[in-house]
Amino acid sequence: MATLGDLERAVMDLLWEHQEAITANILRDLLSQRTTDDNAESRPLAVTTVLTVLSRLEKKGLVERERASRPHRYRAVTSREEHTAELMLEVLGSAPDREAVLARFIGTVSPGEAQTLRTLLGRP
Amino acid sequence: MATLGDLERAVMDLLWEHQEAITANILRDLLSQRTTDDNAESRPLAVTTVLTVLSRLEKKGLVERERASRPHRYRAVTSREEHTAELMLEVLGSAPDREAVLARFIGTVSPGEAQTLRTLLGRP
DNA sequence: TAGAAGTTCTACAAGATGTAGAACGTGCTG
DNA sequence: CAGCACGTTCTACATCTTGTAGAACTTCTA
Repeated sequence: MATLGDLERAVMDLLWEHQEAITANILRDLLSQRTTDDNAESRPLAVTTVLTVLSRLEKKGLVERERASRPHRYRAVTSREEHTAELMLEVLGSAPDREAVLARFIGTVSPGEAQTLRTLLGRP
Repeated sequence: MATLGDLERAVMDLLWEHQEAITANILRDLLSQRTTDDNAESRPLAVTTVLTVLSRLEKKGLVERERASRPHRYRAVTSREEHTAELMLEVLGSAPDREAVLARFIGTVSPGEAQTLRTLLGRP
């Protein structure tokens, strides 16, 4: 349930960029724009496609919509950082080797990030 | 490509438990056993099923097999910790908000783990 | 009241995964 | 040497997820 498809991910990225809730139409425009930047040709998505994806994301609990306003407006339920952090925890899981995993993980972050982590962890 | 299905995951768990390479038949027995523990009824898996899953895991680079020995023997390519740590990195990704994600993430680990992390990070 | 704009339903293709029989290879044994 | 037993690979199919969008329904508003 955790993994998102490419389009779902693209939609979430846009929602995360916008603090304000936005409509499916705006999303479609932004998506088309984005795709045009990268690829050469690609007909813009249908709005229904975007709506379907939004419904699925809503079912997954990642998106919520304002049903009050007529063109419904959608927003991400959690921030990108929150979501990513949750995913990382999910991956880390409740295995008995959590500390071993953390050890490996820590070995890979950049020096700058290591410094950030030290600061965050504070001194014992 | 990162996510594994339930059966794939179960197979990997068993391979991770065994440092020695093991055969598909042994895996099938272990899987049947495990399933019987939890669920009430469930006919054991066919060996071909296990072989299919092993082939797929091999294609994904998670498993390698000794083709020399006649009943091929399979082993995990990386340890569970390694694999999990890699997954976590993949999730963390190369976003610009890596540090923000790490901040959230750190806030959720247990005190004991936090201590472990401090030790691992050393003092600046 | 009819059309425009929006939402929900329904549908299908492609890929991943679980599941396993069919077919093929190969060494041992009568 | 022929055929079986055991093992591997091929082929197949059902289900679920995701991308994609038309069809159908709803609801203002001119």
